Amino acid sequence: MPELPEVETTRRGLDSVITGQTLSQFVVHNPRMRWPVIPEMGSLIIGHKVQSCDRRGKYLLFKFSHGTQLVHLGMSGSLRRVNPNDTLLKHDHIEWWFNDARFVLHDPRRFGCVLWHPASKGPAEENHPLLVKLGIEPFDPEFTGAWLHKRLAGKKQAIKQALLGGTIVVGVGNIYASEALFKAGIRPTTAAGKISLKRCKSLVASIQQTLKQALESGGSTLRDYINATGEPGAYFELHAQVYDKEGKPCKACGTSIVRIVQGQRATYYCPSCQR
DNA sequence: CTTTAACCCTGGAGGC
DNA sequence: TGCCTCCAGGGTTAAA
Repeated sequence: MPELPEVETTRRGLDSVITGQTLSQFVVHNPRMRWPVIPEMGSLIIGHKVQSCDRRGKYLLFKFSHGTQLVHLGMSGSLRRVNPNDTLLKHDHIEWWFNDARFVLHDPRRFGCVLWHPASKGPAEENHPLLVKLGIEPFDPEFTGAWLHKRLAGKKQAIKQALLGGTIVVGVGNIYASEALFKAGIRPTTAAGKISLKRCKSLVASIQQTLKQALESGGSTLRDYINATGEPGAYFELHAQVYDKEGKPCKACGTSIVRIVQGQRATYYCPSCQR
């Protein structure tokens, strides 16, 4: 999947095309996602106008006057624009049709989801169970070193896992967690609560820089990502300093990059630069 | 409360 | 060629 830059790139592509447009068709080829796509999803939204395409964490939010459609791309999902007469590929599960635009959700592993949150239950961001526990947005002005330092106080969990958890800050996925910690010179195994205010400031800056850089290059791509206009994104791999670089020399000091496993996920770091 | 581990699913890569 | 194991960008859920 898509980490946050890919999701945001997708959101922008969609927002520019479908905001203000009325959905004409909604086709489900395979409802079996992380949670089943409800059979009445189409009748709920066909004929309704998209008011905006927003994002909360890695959830895309298609807002209608009477509710919000939540879309998550999981680990292998992409949402791309195709031509009306294009043939679908294997794993193209869901289609959104507008006047002159057609979008397809492609997700081989089906860890993604498409859910409905009625407006009667209040704003999805505040009231949907999957969104309420999410941490701060990484570009929220309130996300500062001091804020992070306070939130990490007393935590014994490794900083890498705290970042990945999504309840402190959202949008830092497995690749960017390793990259941001390298940039900040912090060892991924460090207990979160033991990181000084000064280093928290550095870490916030590193997270924002890492995400911004990826966003500017159109979202990173490893295997499955295609952005909303159908253009493949630039390869973040080319810019990665440590991710997937086990045994390769650190670009800063030449020491071999190390791979460890934390919470069943791979972490990469430079044992010399990150302490 | 915090933290860990299992699990959802397909497919690609590499060993034999 | 096949079969087997491991690995993958996420995140929810149950259990410790």
